[in-house]
Amino acid sequence: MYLSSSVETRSFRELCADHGLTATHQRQVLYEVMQTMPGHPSPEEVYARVKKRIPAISLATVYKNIHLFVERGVLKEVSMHHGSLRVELNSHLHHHMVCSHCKAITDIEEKDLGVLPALQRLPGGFQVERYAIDVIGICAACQKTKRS
Amino acid sequence: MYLSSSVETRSFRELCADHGLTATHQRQVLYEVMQTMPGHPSPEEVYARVKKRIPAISLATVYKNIHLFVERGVLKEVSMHHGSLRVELNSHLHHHMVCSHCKAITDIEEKDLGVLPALQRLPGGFQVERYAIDVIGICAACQKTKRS
DNA sequence: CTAGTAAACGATAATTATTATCGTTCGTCA
DNA sequence: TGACGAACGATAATAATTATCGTTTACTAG
Ligand SMILES: [Mn+2]
Ligand SMILES: [Mn+2]
Ligand SMILES: [Zn+2]
Ligand SMILES: [Zn+2]
Repeated sequence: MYLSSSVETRSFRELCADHGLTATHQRQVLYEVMQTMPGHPSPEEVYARVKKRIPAISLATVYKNIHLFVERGVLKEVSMHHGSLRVELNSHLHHHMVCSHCKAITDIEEKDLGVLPALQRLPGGFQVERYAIDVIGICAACQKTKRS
Repeated sequence: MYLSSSVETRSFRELCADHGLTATHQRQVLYEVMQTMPGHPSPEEVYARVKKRIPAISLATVYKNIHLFVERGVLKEVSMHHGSLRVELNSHLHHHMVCSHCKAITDIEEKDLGVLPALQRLPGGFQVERYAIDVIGICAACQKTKRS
C-alpha cells in the first residue's frame, strides 16, 4: 500500500527522513493519532485509537514503533518507569540520575543538582507530598560502550 | 514462631507499632535485609535475599509487605512507575504532577514549579539529557474521595 | 515501471511482573 | 492458654511486554 500524497503525508515523510525512519502507513497513522492524544497514553490506549483507522494493525507493531519513536526523539517517555517496582529505605532527601540506555539509577544529593525546589501552591489544588527529580542521561559506563 | 528478643527486634517492634503494623518474622527479616541493600532493589531482588534467611517465604508475601511498607512510609517508591509505559509527543519543556493515590499524571509548567534546574556538571561523568521533575502528592479528586 | 532486498508487519507464543484466591498458620490480647 | 482476625505460602490468574517467524511492504537500482 502506497502512502497518499496529502500535505500531512509530505510532512510526515520529512519527519521520518529527519529521524532515519522508513515511512510506513502504520507509522503515519500512529503519529497522527498521537497528535490527537494530549495526555500521557499507554501503548494499549494508542493501539485502541489506531485500530479504528487500521483494524488489522497488531499490538506488537504499536509497541515496536512507540519504542522506535522514543529512541529517535519523536516521542518522549513520560514515566521513566524502570520495568519493575523499585524501592528504598526512607532516608535523607535525595534525587536520582537515570540512564536512558541501561536504566541504572544512582543517587544524587540535592545540593549537587543546583535546583531550588520552592514548595509553593500548585495549580488545581494538588497537595504536594514531595518532589522527585530524575536527571535523565547516559551513565559513564554506557558512554564507553555505546558506539553504534 | 515467636520473634526473638534482641535489640534489633525491640526496635523493629517499635517501628511496627509506630506504623500500625503487626510484627511478623517475615516483615522483620524483610526490613533488616532492606537495610543491607543501599541501591534501588526490585521485589525480586529483595525476595532473593530474604529467601536466604527464610527459604520458605513466598514471593507474594514480599510483594504484599513491600506495598504495605510503602503505604506506611517505611519504604519509599523510587520509580513512580505508572504500571505501564506512558509517552507523549515531544513539545515544550514541562514537568508532571503525579498522584500517589490514583497515579494520574498532569502537566505542569516549569515556571509554575518555582524550581531552577541549573545544568551543571554532575558526579561520575553522567551526561545529562534532561530533567524530569515529578511533583508527587494527592490530586484534587483523590482528596475528596479519600476518607479512610 | 519492474524486480531484488532489507525492513516492517501481523499473528501468536513466550516471558515477566504483578495480583488474586484460598486453605493453613501465626500474633495479639483477653 | 484459647479465640479470632491478620498474615502467610502455594499457586492460579492477569497484565504488560517481548520474541519468533512467515508474509508483505517500501525503497532503490535498472
Ligand atoms: Mn535513591
Ligand atoms: Mn506531559
Ligand atoms: Zn547506562
Ligand atoms: Zn488521584
